[in-house]
Amino acid sequence: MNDALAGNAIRVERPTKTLRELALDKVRDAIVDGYFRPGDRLVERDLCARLGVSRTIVREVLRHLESEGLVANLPNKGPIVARLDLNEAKQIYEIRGALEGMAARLCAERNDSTVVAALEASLEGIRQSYAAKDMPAVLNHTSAFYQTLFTKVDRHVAWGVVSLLTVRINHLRSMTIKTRNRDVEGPAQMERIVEAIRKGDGEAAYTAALDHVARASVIAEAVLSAQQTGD
Amino acid sequence: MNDALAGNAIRVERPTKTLRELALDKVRDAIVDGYFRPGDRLVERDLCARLGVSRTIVREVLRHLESEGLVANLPNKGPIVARLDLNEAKQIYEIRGALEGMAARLCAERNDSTVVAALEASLEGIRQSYAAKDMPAVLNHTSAFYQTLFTKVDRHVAWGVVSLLTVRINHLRSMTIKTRNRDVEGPAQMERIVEAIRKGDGEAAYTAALDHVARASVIAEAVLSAQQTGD
DNA sequence: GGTTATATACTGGTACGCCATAATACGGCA
DNA sequence: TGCCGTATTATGGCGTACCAGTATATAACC
Repeated sequence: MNDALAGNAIRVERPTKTLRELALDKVRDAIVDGYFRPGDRLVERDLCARLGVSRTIVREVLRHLESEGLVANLPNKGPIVARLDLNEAKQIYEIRGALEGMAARLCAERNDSTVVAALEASLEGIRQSYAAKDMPAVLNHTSAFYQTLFTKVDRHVAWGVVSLLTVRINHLRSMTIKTRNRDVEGPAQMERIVEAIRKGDGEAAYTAALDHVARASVIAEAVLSAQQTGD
Repeated sequence: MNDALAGNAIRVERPTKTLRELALDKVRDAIVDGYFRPGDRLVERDLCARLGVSRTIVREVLRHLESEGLVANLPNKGPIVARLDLNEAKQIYEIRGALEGMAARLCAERNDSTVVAALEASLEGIRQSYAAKDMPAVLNHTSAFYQTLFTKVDRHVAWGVVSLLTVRINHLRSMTIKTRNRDVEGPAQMERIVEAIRKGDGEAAYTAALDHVARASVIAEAVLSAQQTGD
């Protein structure tokens, strides 16, 4: 979220991405996508070899991920992929509910037709992705939906918070959307949000957003406890 | 907050605190306490000398603070202390309102007398600190008040989010509490929160918490715009 | 005077080395 | 045989030196 400061004119396409940022994204994706499992040790020198960068970079990346909550540091042991416990996951869903509800209410009160259009577009993308069973695309469109909710009313900070928290429950998200009937239930709940925004009913939009997240939380809880008894 | 920057006498105890964590706290405090002003450049090798640590540590600390939002990185220029604009500050207050309102409601619904007792204790501390004109103590007790609100209902994640955001507006906080009549108004609003929690009235607690933050936001806005026209 | 060369200062990035600690393997001694 | 102290290894914590690229200030040159 630190782009959009460029202001460049005809500058040749030099990606100002530093090596560190590239490495950061790589490792984060590796964790989020499940390539590294929770509890896995992240050995510095090992990561250096795998990423092809120096230890300095790796250390900085690990520190960054640590402050994002994706990596935990055990004293005298070193960094591991953070474990997610049920309680923490529920808290994250709760916070998302509060913030997404807030954003939905603001959207409804703004009464801007482009908001509704953008949300509908994302929703349509979700439905199509469900139909095509393209689950990564479902997640992306869902994120886009919520991003619209926040950024259309200029709540970039809140969106940042939500994004930060969301990566920590990413693997839960990818499981909740696969549960039975979620392909119908999920979009229907989101449609309720859009409908309330279209009508300018802030309270209804708030409640609908809250409901949607609450439902996701319940599913996640079931998934997580099933997972824990499973292994 | 002890000795370290100039003195070397830390031989006896160092339980698990790494040098990096010490440096991190030092630099963060330096920013939060206004020793480094917004826009100040944070020259790596300069910080090395001041802190007495290597560039490795300084780089990791800067990266950490960057992800906390306290430090911004200009491409090819280097890190500076992040500037806080009015819009961002208002968003932070808004988020705090949503989360603190949520926590207050949960406290009210829990109906636990120890919560009320702890909140009253912090509130009394605030009043006494105001009477003694000890502004840092006011801030500390205020933080303790909110920490109680969150942790007594086991919302540690939300408290983490609020803490993270709060450091970014710390200098605003220290100015808002000094405004006229805030020594009476602030505690009175907080008392309303406590009162609602005591009665178990979740909705009232939510509203009271929201009002308190909203009022702080308005004051902060006035302070900030006055500051900007001032210089 | 204006343009250009140059010095300076800084970050981004890398390599390498040292030390401290924890775990593990090993070898000697009762 | 079994226990205990030590050597080894793995790894993180930390420091230093170095190179490259860039931006800014400064001096030199036409």
